[in-house]
Amino acid sequence: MQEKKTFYITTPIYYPSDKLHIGHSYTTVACDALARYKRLQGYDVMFLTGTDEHGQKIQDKAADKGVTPQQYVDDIVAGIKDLWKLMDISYDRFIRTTDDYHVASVQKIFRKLYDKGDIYKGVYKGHYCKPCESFWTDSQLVDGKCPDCGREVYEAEEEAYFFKISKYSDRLLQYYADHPDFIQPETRKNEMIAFIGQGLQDTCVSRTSVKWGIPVDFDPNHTIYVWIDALSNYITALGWGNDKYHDYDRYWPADIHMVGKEILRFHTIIWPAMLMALDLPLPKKVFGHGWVLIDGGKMSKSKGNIVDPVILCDRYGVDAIRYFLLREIPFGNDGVFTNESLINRINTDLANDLGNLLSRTAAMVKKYFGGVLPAEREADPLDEELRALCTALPGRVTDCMDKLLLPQALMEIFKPIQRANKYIDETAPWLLAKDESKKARLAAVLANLCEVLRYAAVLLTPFLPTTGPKIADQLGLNEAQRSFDALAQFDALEGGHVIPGGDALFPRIDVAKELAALEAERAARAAAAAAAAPAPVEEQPGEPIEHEAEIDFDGFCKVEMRVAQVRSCERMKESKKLLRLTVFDGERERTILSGIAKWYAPEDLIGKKVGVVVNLAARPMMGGKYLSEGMILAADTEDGGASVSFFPDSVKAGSRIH
RNA sequence: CGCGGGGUGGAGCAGUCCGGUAGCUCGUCGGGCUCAUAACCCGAAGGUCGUAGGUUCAAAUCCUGCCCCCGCAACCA
Repeated sequence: MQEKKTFYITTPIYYPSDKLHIGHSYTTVACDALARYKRLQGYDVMFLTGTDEHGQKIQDKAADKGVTPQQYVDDIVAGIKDLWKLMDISYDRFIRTTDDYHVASVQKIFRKLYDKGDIYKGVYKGHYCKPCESFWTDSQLVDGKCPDCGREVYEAEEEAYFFKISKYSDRLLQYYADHPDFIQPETRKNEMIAFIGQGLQDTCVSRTSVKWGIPVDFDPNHTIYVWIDALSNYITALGWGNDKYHDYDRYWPADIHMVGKEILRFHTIIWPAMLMALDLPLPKKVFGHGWVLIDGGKMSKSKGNIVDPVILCDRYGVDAIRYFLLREIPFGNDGVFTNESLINRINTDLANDLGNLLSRTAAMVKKYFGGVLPAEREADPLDEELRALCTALPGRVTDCMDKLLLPQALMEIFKPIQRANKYIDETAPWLLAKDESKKARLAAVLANLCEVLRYAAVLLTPFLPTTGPKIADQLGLNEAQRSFDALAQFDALEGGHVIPGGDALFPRIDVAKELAALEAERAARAAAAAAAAPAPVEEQPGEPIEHEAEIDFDGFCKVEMRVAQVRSCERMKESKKLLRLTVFDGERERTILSGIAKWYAPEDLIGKKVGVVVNLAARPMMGGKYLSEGMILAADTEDGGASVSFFPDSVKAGSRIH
């Protein structure tokens, strides 16, 4: 027997610092559909996903929660696995970068690159901010100070290992030229070429400041920085450099690395360079897909517009969500999610076209033939178009899938469904049923409709793993009739075949009612969250706080803080982050630019009393275009945002704050 | 002139490389049908293709200027 052809597809490994959102679901569902489709075609598929668990951020989050980093990620990873289970993700393997075998393999890779001379020990020069434990380059500094906390930085050197990526520039460009399909979509390739053209800097691949990471085994002060740790997962998960698995020879090189456009650079430059350095073959294709946008913008916690896939699946069913993501978002571009577009998609395609076709077909077979397809059938030229559409379908869908045109693949599958609805109108089975002499014709019409649905059932299964089999069940298909190969034959359902029928696949949703219900639920959740708050938790000491040098009272008095009223406030077209405020300080109006636009709308501030440092030297901003005359008092929040201090309206503008 | 993407009937998009009837989905309106989940089928209305010029027999498509939107970068005193 011939060896089955293999297909290796990967998702990025996700960073478990928070719950995953709909964007992560999108990537993973797309890979799942591709993996399932290849399996349906008989490929030997390896579908890999996992989590990237090291790094400073995880370390910090764990410390905040008072647990070890390992406990912290274990918890989140369990949630991620639950999500993939809920969403019917058929991954074959799940890698965690904290898995022993991965750790050992990464150390091996690091050493190998070091021995080869592609990793060398150097010095990372920069400006160091002690409280932030961060290095900054010249261009990152703000006014010579730490861009994060504004404190003094000092020249420092950190010993670090570097990867000689610059050495591979030409080979990378050559590879792109020799493999035009390597980077997809096309437009992104040009960006990558342009990026390399600017000159690649050797990448820092170790840290001494981050503890939560894989140690360099021959120099344990260092931990291996994210790139080598995370990117290697694609081969360590196959057993490269370890004895846990033994599929490297079978599956590598990967057929597709599916990634979001924001990490395409790492997968098309650093990763291939690493593989070149290791003398390993490169992946065949890296696809950078777009983002799921909400209300035209990116999802973000601070905006509070994170879309939780669990809530959506509970409400509409997993398949509806999968369908929406794969159908509505142009693969490779950004797409917009709204509740309304989701509901419309479900209603139009799934309920009206597909579900209703099955429902009316099964009803007619039952009504006219007692649920059994008769053997005696009379063909008609009218059938040909439908038949042709179906027999050509597997080829067309395969074509789309190979080109990663997922929405188009779904559109192709729906073409015969739409045509079948029209076919019912053209053949008017209810009229045929009234004429005893046309029984055979009626039987043919209904059998043809069942055939269309059989094609839909089989080909939709990779996209809708619950619905596909449901349709097949309602059609009474046996195992053989559900196979991809059985699609070669249009007339698969013989006389005597029983069509059991069943419940509606997708109940129609009343858009207006549903949107109102969603809004009510959102409001209820917000209210519940507010109500859940009252019992104040006594906060415990967390991370040690780095203090400023002590100052005397006079020193403190030098900082003149006063209450000011916000007279006007507007967003700036030049900046997403800044708000331009005009405040009245009891004496005059002053303009202040404040980096709080992400967290406050102008109407949140206008008329309010805020604290302002008034004797701070005015600072020209945006190339001198604006002058900011003071600083609004605001606290840093945990999520990186800001919380402005407000004073009661009764406090007069100009009041001194001590 | 920091880099890039984009402006096409009410909404969302295709068409732009290789000039020549402006197409699709949803929505709206009218009609048909009754097997079906008020679903299905047919038809219609609706666009000076961001703007101002230019090239051409002919421009959404090629050239030039300008305006606007969105990412990245910068800016968070």
